[in-house]
Amino acid sequence: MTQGLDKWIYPQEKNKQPIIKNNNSLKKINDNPKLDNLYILLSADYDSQEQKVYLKFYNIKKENILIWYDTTDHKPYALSKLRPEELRMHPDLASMSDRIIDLKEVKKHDPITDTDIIMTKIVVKDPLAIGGTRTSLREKMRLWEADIKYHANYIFDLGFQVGAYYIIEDIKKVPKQVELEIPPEIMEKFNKTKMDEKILEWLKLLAMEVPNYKRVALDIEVFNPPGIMPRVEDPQYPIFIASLRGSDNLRKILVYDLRNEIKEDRLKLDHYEVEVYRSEKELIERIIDIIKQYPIVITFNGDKFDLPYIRRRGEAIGIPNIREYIKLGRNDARITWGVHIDLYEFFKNVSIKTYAFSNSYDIVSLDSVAKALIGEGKIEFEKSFEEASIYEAMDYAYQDAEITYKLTEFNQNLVMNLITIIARISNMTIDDVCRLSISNWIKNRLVFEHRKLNYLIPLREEIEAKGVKQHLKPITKGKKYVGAIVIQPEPGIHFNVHVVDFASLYPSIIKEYNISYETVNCPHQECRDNLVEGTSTWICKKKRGIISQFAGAIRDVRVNIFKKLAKDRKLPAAKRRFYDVVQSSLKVFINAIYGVMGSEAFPFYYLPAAEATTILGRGAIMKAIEISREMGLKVIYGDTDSLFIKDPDNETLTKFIKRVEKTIRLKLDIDKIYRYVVFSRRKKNYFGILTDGTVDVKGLLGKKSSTPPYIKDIFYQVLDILKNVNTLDEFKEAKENIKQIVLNAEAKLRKGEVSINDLAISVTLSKPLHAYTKTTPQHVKAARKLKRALGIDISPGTIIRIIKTRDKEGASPVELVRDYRQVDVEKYIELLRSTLSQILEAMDIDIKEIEIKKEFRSLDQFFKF
DNA sequence: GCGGACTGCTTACCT
DNA sequence: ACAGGTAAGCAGTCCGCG
Repeated sequence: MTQGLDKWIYPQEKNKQPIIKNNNSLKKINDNPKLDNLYILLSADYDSQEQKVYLKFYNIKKENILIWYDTTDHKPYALSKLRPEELRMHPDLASMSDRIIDLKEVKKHDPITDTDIIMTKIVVKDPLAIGGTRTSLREKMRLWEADIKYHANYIFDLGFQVGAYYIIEDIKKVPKQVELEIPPEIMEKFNKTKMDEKILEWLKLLAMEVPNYKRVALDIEVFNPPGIMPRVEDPQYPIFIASLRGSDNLRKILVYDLRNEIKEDRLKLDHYEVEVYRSEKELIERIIDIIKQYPIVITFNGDKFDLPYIRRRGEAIGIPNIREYIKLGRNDARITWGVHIDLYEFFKNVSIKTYAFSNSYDIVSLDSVAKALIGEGKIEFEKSFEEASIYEAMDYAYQDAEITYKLTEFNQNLVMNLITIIARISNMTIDDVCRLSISNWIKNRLVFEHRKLNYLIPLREEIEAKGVKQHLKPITKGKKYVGAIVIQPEPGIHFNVHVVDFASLYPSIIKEYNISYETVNCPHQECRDNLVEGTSTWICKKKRGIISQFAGAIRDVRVNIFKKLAKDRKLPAAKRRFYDVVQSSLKVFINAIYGVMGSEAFPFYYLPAAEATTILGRGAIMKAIEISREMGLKVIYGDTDSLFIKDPDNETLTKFIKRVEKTIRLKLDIDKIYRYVVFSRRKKNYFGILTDGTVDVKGLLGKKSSTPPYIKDIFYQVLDILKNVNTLDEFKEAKENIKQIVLNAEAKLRKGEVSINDLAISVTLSKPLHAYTKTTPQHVKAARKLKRALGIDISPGTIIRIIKTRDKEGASPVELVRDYRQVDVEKYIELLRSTLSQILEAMDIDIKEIEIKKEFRSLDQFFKF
């Protein structure tokens, strides 16, 4: 019944004896003189000239990349359900017969029907025969597995593992993965769990140290006239500065001194060395010369700007061999001798931004990311390069390379570790990890899992053909299926509130209830009675679902091993920090698995599977509420996976948690305890003071990024007063104080004693300006005005700052408001009041209630006598 | 021609 | 280019108003 269970982690063919004994420290490995041939697999690509895949291995000792070309004569292929003889007669195949190498029958397991089937493998000379051009086979006929990139396919078929260590002694042989021994602390934690032995292989891989990669950060400056941005499509201005910062302490500026300001050929300035060149050609040649000493090149926006610009300029001024170093894709730029990491692409990734860095930077610019993560931003450069001296320009340029490098170095190379660990989890190349999003990472891993089980990867339409009945109407218009439940909060102040929540609810459901595209509405008659309550959806009892396995393994490994080790005081701090990176990487995956399953863009999307997950989630929280009521606990709010319980008896609460865990197979934790929490009638909208005194604000207007700084400031002043309040008398006093603050603030607004900047409402422009066709929101109007006034392009993602004005439009970009008399003061007073009312309303209700209760009490007493 | 009731669009948040 | 649920503010529309 458990065929395939937990098989998603398999060791590859390996030597029986471990090469490296009892450690996971690179230092020890490095000290071993025999291990000059130790490499870590980082990347792969296809060479269309050689018609072969090559892998990029980073040598630990020599700190360079070895490019290993396939020696197994592996060829691109796709699968067809037609017989070889049928295919031979097929006109579309006949027309490219010279590119077809072989048609052979292979056995595959079809997960949708749960049967073994015979398919024909169409083996071809080059990947373009399968897909990628208008005339490729996949455009003409129904093919399976025809849209997996060939280099990925190669990695899966040969069982390579990105981020693993290999020994290469003979380049003509297939590299062998190094067998590592498991670190004792991992073994100790593993023994306390019931996880399958096979997971150990994967634990070793994840726990293995990541090298401190030799790398260089690169940034270029172009001598463009003021107000004109250099463009890659039309690179008419010369590159005149390149700044470089290497992990080997290289701190260098290369400058093309186009105005002859520097007399020397070399200079040593405070923070960096300068090499001076008399032509752009020499400069570009020198850039390549230096960066090719480094296996990894780091940029910020190098995909779209620095590298393509270097290449285009290089071609234009006669460095023809520049093409051998920089390869341009449609949206990326790669370096042939190593790996190019564009940090802009990496930090832009929503999962990285939200889960790995908890939204600490709000916009993806070098300045904003650096300020948030390493506490230093860029120093503004007000002048144009024409106005500035070459020395000023160099100083400015150098900080970019320096900051870019530091972003890879802070917290013990956190970012490099993160990238490597994500590559290990997804088994995707470093290049792809940095450029693709979470759904691609998960897809890649799942394709790998299919390949290992010899499962056929189904077509979208085959999954859809199983049936896509929606059982519950979504609450929100335009959504595909129903989501979570939010409990109506009880307005007022509540003291001693304990919040319990289901530990990663959706992933746990996916794991525990065997949810996957093939197990939900599976083909077996005998599973049809295993219904999801309240629906006609059934779940397989016979086989473990492939997505369920993946979610389960990630969750178990994170919770049982790496989360615990990250907090284990017995371990050295450096190790703890590394394990913390591992657990955060796993978190990125675990948080997204449910989401991608419900996304049409995901190749394994299946609506009933996503719907079953949320319906089971609704069932879990409703059941928990029912049990809490039976046990006399008072639930005052809840959202998706959490319950807020007012002033519970500790013993009852513990019993409650145990009973829930017994009744439904999901774990409940105490998440946090509020000294008091304040609700209004609004859902997802409250604040509370935690036991350690910190203020926890959720959803309130004052927290929103769009709220003007002036109003935000007052909002937090009010919260600060409330933080120290405990009794009714204190509340009354606080209320007086708050009233004063509000009156003061309003007076200031009326008298014009507030800076216009502090009144700006910041709104993100999320689409191109021309895409707003249905309505024209104020920030769009403002952006269009700005575009006209300044003649600049405003791209999606730009934050528009508007001021509410008295004129007909009602709002204007802050840049165009010169006089306070334009400001619509009444609007701001309204905004201030609505922001504060979210706090005060709820408190007011409660204060009144408390007063009434008091009267009752005295009346009661009155009647007694 | 104007304002209130209503719906829809857009953004930012929560889980 | 991971999901749905919720709140807020405004744009746009309809309707009544002698």
